[in-house]
Order: sequence, then structure tokens, then C-alpha cells
Amino acid sequence: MEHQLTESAMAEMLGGQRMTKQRRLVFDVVKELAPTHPTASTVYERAKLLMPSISLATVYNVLETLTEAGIITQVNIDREASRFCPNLHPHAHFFCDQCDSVFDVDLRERADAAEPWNLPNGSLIEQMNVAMRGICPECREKSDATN
Amino acid sequence: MEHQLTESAMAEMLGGQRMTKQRRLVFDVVKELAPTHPTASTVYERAKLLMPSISLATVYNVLETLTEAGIITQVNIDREASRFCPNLHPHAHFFCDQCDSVFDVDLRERADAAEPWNLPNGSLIEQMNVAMRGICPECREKSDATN
DNA sequence: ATTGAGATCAAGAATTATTCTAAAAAAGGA
DNA sequence: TCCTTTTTTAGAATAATTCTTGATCTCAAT
Repeated sequence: MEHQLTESAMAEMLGGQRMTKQRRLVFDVVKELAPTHPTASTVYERAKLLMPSISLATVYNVLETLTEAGIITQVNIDREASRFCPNLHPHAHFFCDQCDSVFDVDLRERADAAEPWNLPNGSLIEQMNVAMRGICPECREKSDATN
Repeated sequence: MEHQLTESAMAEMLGGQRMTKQRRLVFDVVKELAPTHPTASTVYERAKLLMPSISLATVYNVLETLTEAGIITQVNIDREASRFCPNLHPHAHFFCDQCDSVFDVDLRERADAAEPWNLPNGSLIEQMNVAMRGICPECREKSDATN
């Protein structure tokens, strides 16, 4: 968890923007639900329990604000709903086709995600997005047991 | 172009499914527009010129059929419209933020795209999706000249 | 050739995630 | 407090895609 921000660090990163109740709440919910990589509506459902007046539009707004401020990461796979992630490490995501779980995959020590790719000279990578689909260890174990 | 399919190879891959005029046409259009990585509606616009009766729904259907048959690849970046690509090499995509072009990035010889990633033991990768955003060599050159 | 079954296509409606709009509420500073 | 700016809210709008339904086409058996 060391790479999840504290609230004060978050306030910093917001720059001039205000640290509002809604922003704090959405951030907390994203952290709370981090292992599930929640979508905007999942965040909304959970946030509503804690602040019934919050609106879906606000959740979307805040998620965008936090993403732009570099406080959370937006994760996309195929054309599914975006998911959000408080992990600021450079990392990839693994999506299990069987149990629909998502988990973070860290970059190896000193590894370079671009290394295997034959980029044309002079390209400048600003962002890299790596997603894997497949079967997670838990599901493989289960299906092995069945066979 | 060696790794783009001929029509007969395509017919094979369709399995039981029929090689129809629409499927042939959509496939040809995707090949023709390959360097631009067209979206469904771009494919539709071009296809309509050659077969005015074709419908957008058919273009979507065919693109899905071809993708499922492994004849073309569906390429997603963030939540933008899907693009389609007849390149069947293992490859990544680079999206230029400045000129909005997309190009293929090949895997280096003998390289393994998963190598930099610290996958938990026992995961089975079925598909890997790598997208990079940044500035392409052409745009960098241009902006260098301006500065 | 004819016919029947199943595959495919066309057109438009429906869906889903997301963004936009406009007005109300909240926050900070003078 | 009052004014200005930011933020929030609710609902409308949008964009890409999928779904539905009836029409059309294909193939294979007659």
C-alpha cells in the first residue's frame, strides 16, 4: 500500500483545486475497493451509502479530476467500462476470463515495459497501457481439480 | 504484407461460415485502409462506396465475425471507438497524441511481451494488449523544427 | 429447377457508458 | 457578510455498439 496516497499528499496533487467532501469520499472508496478495480458505477453505489446525496455525475467528475491529477489511474480493457485504481506503480492488469477478477501485475525490478517492442527511432512514449486476458492461478487450480 | 491473409486463407478460417460478398468487401476495405487502422464507421463509409446497400450493422457484424475467426484484430485504446487491423503478427500499437495516427509496433525478434512483467505463478495468458500513447517521430521532428 | 432450412443481412430501435448543460450549492477571499 | 469562482447535482444528450425483426440469400436435398 506504500504507493497509495495519503489524503494530504492527495491535496497537494490537486494543485489549486479544492479538497471537497466528494473528492475525499470517492478517493477513499477507490482505495477501499482497490482489489476489485471498481467501475464508476460501483464506486457510485458504495459512495451513495456513505453520502446519499452524491450523484453519479459527480462520481464521474471526481474520477476524472483524480485521474488528471495523477492521483488514481484509469484502467481500460477492450470496450468494457473503465475501472479505477489507486496503485501508482507502473503496472499492468490481468483480467481473468473465468472469474472476471482483475489484478495488478508489477513491472519486474529494473525492467522496461517497452523493451520487447521494436519502436521506430524518435518516438516518445508518454504512456503505456498493458492488459492481459487469460485464466488466473485460482481458476486454473479449480479447473485442474475438476479434470 | 506477408502476414495479411489472402481471400482463400480467409475462407478457411471462417470455418463453416460462408464467404459472402459483404465479408469479402469488409475484409478488403480493412486491408486497404490498414495503415490508418480504421474504425467501424470508417470501414462503413468506404464500403458503402463500393456496395451502397451495405448497412452499418452488417459492418459491425462482419468485423465481429472476422475478429472471432482470427482474421483481423480489434484494437482498443482508452475508450475510443475500436479500430481494426489485418496485421496478425504479434504487435502493439502506438497512438500519436499530436496527429492522431496509429501505427503497428512489432515485437522484437525472440522477445517475449510478458517478460518485463512479474506475473503470479500459474497464470495463463490468452491474450495481451499493449498500447502506447505519445508523439510519433514525424510529429517530434516537426515540433523540433518549430522550436 | 424447386423447395425448405438455416445463415446472413438490413433498418431501425435499444442499450450502455459517458459527457454535457444549466441551475443550485458551497467555498474562499475581500 | 457579500461576491466570485468552483463544485455539485439532476437530467438531457451523445456516441459507439448491440439487439431485434423481418427480408433475403445459400446450399443441399429432392
